[in-house]
Formats: sequence, C-alpha cells, structure tokens
Amino acid sequence: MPQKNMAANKDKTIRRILDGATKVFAEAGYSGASVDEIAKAANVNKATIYYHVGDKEALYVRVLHEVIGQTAAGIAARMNNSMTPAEKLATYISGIAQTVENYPPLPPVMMRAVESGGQILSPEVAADLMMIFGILLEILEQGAREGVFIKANPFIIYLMIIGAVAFHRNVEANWDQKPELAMLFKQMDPDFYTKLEGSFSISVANEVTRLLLRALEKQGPQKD
Amino acid sequence: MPQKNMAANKDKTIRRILDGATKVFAEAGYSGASVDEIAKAANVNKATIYYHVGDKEALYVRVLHEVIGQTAAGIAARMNNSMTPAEKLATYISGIAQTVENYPPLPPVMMRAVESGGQILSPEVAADLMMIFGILLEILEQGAREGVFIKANPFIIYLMIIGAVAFHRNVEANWDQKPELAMLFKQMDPDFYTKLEGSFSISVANEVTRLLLRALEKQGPQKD
Amino acid sequence: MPQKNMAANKDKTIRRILDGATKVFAEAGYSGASVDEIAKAANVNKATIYYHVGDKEALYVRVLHEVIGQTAAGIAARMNNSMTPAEKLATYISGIAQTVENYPPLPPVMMRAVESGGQILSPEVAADLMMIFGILLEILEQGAREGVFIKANPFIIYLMIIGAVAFHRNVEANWDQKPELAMLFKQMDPDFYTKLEGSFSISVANEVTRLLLRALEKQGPQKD
Amino acid sequence: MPQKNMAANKDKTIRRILDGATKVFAEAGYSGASVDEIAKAANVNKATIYYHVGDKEALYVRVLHEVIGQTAAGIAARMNNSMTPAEKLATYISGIAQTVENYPPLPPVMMRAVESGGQILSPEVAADLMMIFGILLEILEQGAREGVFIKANPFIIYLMIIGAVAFHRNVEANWDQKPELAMLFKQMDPDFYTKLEGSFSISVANEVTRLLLRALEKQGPQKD
DNA sequence: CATGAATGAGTTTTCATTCAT
DNA sequence: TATGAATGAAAACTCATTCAT
Repeated sequence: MPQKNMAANKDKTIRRILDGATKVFAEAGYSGASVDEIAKAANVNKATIYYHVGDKEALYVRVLHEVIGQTAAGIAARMNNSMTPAEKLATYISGIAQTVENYPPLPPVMMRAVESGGQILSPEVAADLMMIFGILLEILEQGAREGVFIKANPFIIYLMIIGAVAFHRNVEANWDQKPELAMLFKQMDPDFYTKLEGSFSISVANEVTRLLLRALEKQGPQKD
Repeated sequence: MPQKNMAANKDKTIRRILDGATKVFAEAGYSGASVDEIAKAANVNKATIYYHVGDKEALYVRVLHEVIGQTAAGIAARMNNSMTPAEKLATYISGIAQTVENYPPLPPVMMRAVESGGQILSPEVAADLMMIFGILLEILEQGAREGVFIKANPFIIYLMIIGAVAFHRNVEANWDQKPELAMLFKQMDPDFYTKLEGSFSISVANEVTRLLLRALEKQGPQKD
Repeated sequence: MPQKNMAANKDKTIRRILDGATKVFAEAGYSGASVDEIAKAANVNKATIYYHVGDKEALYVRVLHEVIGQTAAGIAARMNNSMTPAEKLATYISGIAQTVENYPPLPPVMMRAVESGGQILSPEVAADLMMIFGILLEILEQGAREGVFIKANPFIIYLMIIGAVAFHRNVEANWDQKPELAMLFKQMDPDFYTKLEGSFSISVANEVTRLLLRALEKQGPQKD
Repeated sequence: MPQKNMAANKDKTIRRILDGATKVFAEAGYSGASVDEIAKAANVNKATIYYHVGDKEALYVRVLHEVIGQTAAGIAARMNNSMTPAEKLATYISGIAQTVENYPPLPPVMMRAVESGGQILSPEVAADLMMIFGILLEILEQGAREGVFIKANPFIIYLMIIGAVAFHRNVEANWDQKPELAMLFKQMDPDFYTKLEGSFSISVANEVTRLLLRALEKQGPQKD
C-alpha cells in the first residue's frame, strides 16, 4: 500500500510544519516569524510549506485555528451540565489554565489573535474565539438567571480571565531571563509562589477563580 | 539666539519621530513596523531618525519608555494620600483607562512590553512597568493592613486590570473593521455599550473597579 | 538525474559569482566593492549571492582563498626537486609572474591580503599565503645549505618579489589611463619595455630573478 | 589681533583634520574611511571638514600630497652630492625606512597610491611620487654612468624597495594581532628579529640595501 | 510528495554632502 | 569660523514566494 504510506508521510510532514509554525509564531508573532525559521523548526524544506499549506498567512490562520480550536474543545469537554454556575466558572478558568499549562504557545498566539481584533483572523478563527467566549457567556447568563451571579459585563470578565492567565504564563516563561523579576514577585507573595512550583497556571487559575467568584456571587462572600 | 531656535526645531523633529513611531509600532508591533513607514508617519527623512534616535530597537525602547512612563506618571499624579484603599483602587483603574482613552496606542504597546517579558525591554522600561505595578501593590497592601481588603495576589489583580482595559480598548478599536463583532457585543450587554458612547474606557474602568472591589473588600458587598 | 543537472547549474552560478566578485574586488578593494556591483558583474540576483556564499565578508574570504590558493598551487606545480636552488628561484618568480599574467586581478587582491596583515584574513587565506612563502623559504634554505646562496632574510626577499611583480602589473594595468606615465617608463628603459610587449610580467620576472640571483649567489656574479 | 588668532585657530583646525584623515585613511583606505570617522578622529564637526578642505576626495588628495611630499622632501634632504652611488642608495633606502618608522601611516597610503596607478591621484601627488622615484633614477643612472652599477630597470628596483619596506612595516604593525605569525618569522631568522627590537624598519632597510648593492654593484661582491 | 535554486521587492542601516544659523 | 540638523542616494542584507526537477 504505497498510497497509505505516502498519505501517512504527508500527514506527518504537515504535522511537523504546524508544530514548527506554532512554536515560531508563538515566539515571534506573525511578522516576527520568518518562513525560513519555520521551515527549520519543522525540519522541512521551505517550499514544502507552500506545497502543503500555502502562504504565510494561510499557515498562520491554520495554526491559530488549531491552537484555539483545541483550547475551545478542551474546555467544552470538561464542562458538565449538572454543575452549578460557580463550579462551571471554576472549570472554565482551570480549563483555560490547563490548556495553557500543557500548551505554552497558546497565550501569545491567543493574545495576538484577540489583539489583532480580526485583522488577520479568518472566520474560522473568529468562530473558535467566539466559541470560547460563548461558553463563558452561557455560564454567566445561567448564573444570572438562577440568581446566584450578579449581572456583569461578560466580555470584561472574559478579558480579565484571559489577561491574567495569558500574561502570567508569559511573564513566568521569561523568568529565567530576568531572575531579579522572579525574585521580586516571589518576595511579594511568597506563599503563592513557593507552594506550587511547576504548576503556576493552576494556582493562577485558582486565584482568579476565587477572586471572580467573590466578585460575581450574589450572597456576599462570607467572613473570610 | 540661533541655538535656541535650532534646539526647538530639533525637539519638534524628535517629537514628530516619536509620535510617528508610537503610532506605527502600536498598529503593527515591533517587527511589523518598518522604519520607512515610521519616517513617513513622522514626516521626516529616514536618516533623520537614525541621526536623532538611533536604530529601530533604540526607537522602540524610547517609545515604550515614553508611553509607559507617562502612564505611570499620570496614575501617580491622580493618587491622593487621604483616599481610602477602595478610592485609590478606583482612581488607579480609571487612571489607566484614562491614559488609554487619551492615548490609544498604549494598550498594544504595553501588551507587547509585558508580553515580551523583558526580552527587548530596557531597564528603563522595566522600571516604568514596575512603577505602575508598584502603585497597585501599595494600594493592596494598605487595604490589607487596614483590614478592608482580603489578601490577594497583587500581580494577578494587576494582570486582570491591564488585560481588561488594554484588550478591551484594542478590540474596540477594531470594531470599525468588524461591524458584526461590535453588533454582537452590543447585543450581549446593551446597557453597557449604549450608555456611554465615546467613553468606553471609562465605563470599562467602572465595571472593572466594581468587580474588583467586590472581589477584594472584606465586608461582603451589600445587597446589590 | 535531475540532481546532477541542478548541481551543475549551482556550480556554474557559484562560479559566476566568484568570478564577478574577484573582478570587482580586484578593481575596487573590499570596501569599494558593492554587492550590487558584484551581482551585476556576475549576472545573478543579489540575493543569490547571499544564498550561495553568504555575506560580503564571506564572499571576500572565498575569493581570496581561491585566488591565492591557485597561485600557491600553480607555483608548487612548476617546482621540481631536481632543480638547483637558482633554477628553483627563477621558477618561483616566474611562477608568480605567470599566475599574475594569467590572472590579472591577483595583485591587488594579494596586496590587500598582505596589507591587511590578517585583519580580515581567514585562517585558510593565511595558510595559502604561508604556503607561497613556505616554498620560497625552502628554496633559500636549500641554497644556504648547499653553500650557493648567502644567508638572507627570507621574508624580505619575499616582499621584494611580491612588491615588484604585483605592483608592476598593477601600474601597468593602469597605463591606458595614464599614457604619459607609460611614456615616461618606456623612455627610462626602452629596451625593457619594447622588447616584450604583451608579456610584461615575464620580463619583469626575468629582471627580478636576475637581480635577486646576483644578490643571493655566493660566487660573485661573473663578468656581466 | 583677532585676525591672527583666528588664522592660527584655523590652521590648527586644518591640522587636526589632516592628522585625523591621515590616520583614518591609512587604517581603512579611501572607501573604507568615512567622513564621520575622520571628523571624530580630528575632533571637529563633519561640516568643518567640508568648509576648510572640501569633499572626501579633496581631503584624500591633500593627505596623499602631504604624506608623500614630506617623504620625498625628507629623502632629498639626506642626499648629498658628494656621496658615491652606493652611499646614496643606502641613504635613499634608509630615508624611506626612516620616514616609515616615524610615520606609520605612510606605507598603506603610499601603496594605495601606487596601486591605484593614477585613478584618484591628482597631478600634485603624481609629481610627489615621481620625485621620490626620480631620486632613485638619478642614483642608478649615476652609478651606471660611473661604471659601478650594472644597468637595471629602475622601476623594478623602486618597487622592490617600496614593496619590502612598505609591506614589512605593515605586516609588522599587525603582529600584535597575530602573535603566531610574529613567532614564525622570528624563528625563521632569529638574529634579524631579535637584534634590533623597536627599529625594524632600519634593519629592514639595511638588509634591503645589502641585497640591492650585491645585485647592482659591478665588481662581484667579495668573498662574503 | 518534496526540495534546492533563484529572485523581486522589500528591510535596516550608512554615508557623503548641504544648509541654516 | 564652526556646527548641529537634515537628507537623497546607496549600501548591506532579508524574506516571501516561485519554479524546475
């Protein structure tokens, strides 16, 4: 079966391309990334990228679609209809954090995607982003409907979550290069930063969840 | 006094360069911006940029320093020692929003600055960012000391503020190009988006403030 | 065998580049030569130079290596172990002259190479120069060992040879542009300059050989 | 007397310019030298160069004229009509060497001047070079007339002298950067290189003189 | 399917030169 | 006399893209 073999090879090649591109786009952004660099990262010839995927923009769209689509799917999968809005929100936030944890290039890619506000975004990518946002929207609406959440601007909540998780992951990723920065943060909140070495995103998610639940839940948060 | 005149001209030229560069960097990011484009935006000869400021990276650092430094100064100026922590937080957030309102290129520039996590950042710019963060830190510490705020990770709060304000401004800026997006958001929260046309950032700031105070203040927020 | 064809084309392209570069570097020197000009002389796209060879300095080093290496090889090829030191010296000098005759750009390139004294010189080029010098060294040592040559500083002899041959060829090359100069020289030594039109370098070599043998040979040169 | 003062200042400025230019041209050649660099070396404003001397080429011609003219004058001054041709030749060679010793930038400047064969050379500079050459010409002619020198091509002798002295000085100047080169030469001819540390040029001159006298003098050099 | 070669159109940067003061 | 500012032209180098094989 030479066909099958060839097709499998083709898939492997495309996979290599997308992985390489994801890495390079995440590190350098759209204009900062060069097709040469991507080809090297993917260990394929530059022309192969054009043959299989198309030009730089098509490649970028495909990477975005894949990365964001996977995040969306991952979050949706965790969600469970029998959960309370508060549980859903916790799941949502930790779902994003988890994806970030497993998939470091996500935050910058996502940031640039949101940031560009649709400039380079294909309808597919826009749909992916909307899907992620849509899940949150439903949670908040359910909460409001059930009288457990106050009414709040969902887009702002969304941005607060994304901002915290994405930026934090990113700053953290650069701690190696700025040890004095890491030191500073660790001094500020020693408990937070020493308890969970290696799983920052999750503790970030917990803190964001805690804060947002305090912000959203109607019955004033207890004594604390 | 010929010198005085020349010096004034020089200052004007540098101003034009920095303004043009700020605009172009904000729109296109570091690698997306070209020195040619900046020169055109600044209405100066390309070589003049090199004469007065230096290479592209030096120009970028200078723009970052100016933009972020001004934000820091603006926020610091609004703050008043006699305010309560809650008032201070409100002032802080609206201070950032105000600067953003008056200075549209700030969010993407700032995002990239935070995002790059120090890679391209000069010590000066890092200091500026730290100054902005430091103000918040003090507010939160004062609140905790006075027993009015719960203890919370300050960096995460910081990121939530920046994320919401910066991203929001940015998405908003692209609404013209994606009218269906604007429509969507307006449908989601019609009150919010119709009340204060033209001053989005301020209403964003109010919403962020409201949410964060609910999250931070110790006595459970009242009825609401 | 498509590869073979492509490889052949590649070789031809590189050849064109090196030939063009040799010409332009020889005429204008390193800083005087522009990559644009070289591309035009080689009849290739500028980017092709960067693709195949690398940047300007790499190109220069490669040209030097080729030109000087060929000279070294050419001289070594003419030498014969059964020759007397005097015969070897004559062969050596005429070998250099011959290469110069066949390869006009050599002298300025070589001069600059020696002149720069190692600044831009790669180890490869330095080795080539040393090889040329090494051949002379051996001749002189053999002569001294056999008692036919006086002891003399070999490096100075080397410089006298290179200086005379290289400079002469070069000045000569510019005679077209300075006819009065040519005239002057021809008046000074009419025999020399009229006997062997078209083969200056060889008569230069003969004269240099004659003088150096007189200088080096132990038994006082005969009647003359 | 403000005029006098101003004139003196002007002269000082021009001196600084010429000294700086000589240095930079000697190090980098004509195209390798930049007016900016010269201005910095001369500690004057770039425009001042244009004001006092003219454009880059005019500056180059002026430097050449000064450098070569001084050499010519220096040699002529040492010469004495009562000397024998052999003494005159020795004086001539050591005169060039002496100037080189006192004035390091001379060799490269001179080399480029001869090399360019008139391309950039002004009539003045050509005259200077001819003057230096003319002195040698006369010595050789006198020697031939008096029957003490054989007939030899004067231009080749000239090139042998210049080549040895100029190149040697130059290679030597780069010994600091290529210690292994220096080592090699010193091993080859230890007597030569250890006896007269610090005055290479003079011993080079002596060696060149010795060799050329052996080559030129009619009565076969004695026993040796 | 895959790739090395080639290139047009950029990009960043430098530089000799002029000019107002 | 002297200079800081400004610039057009050109330099070195990069990059997304195409094409023959």
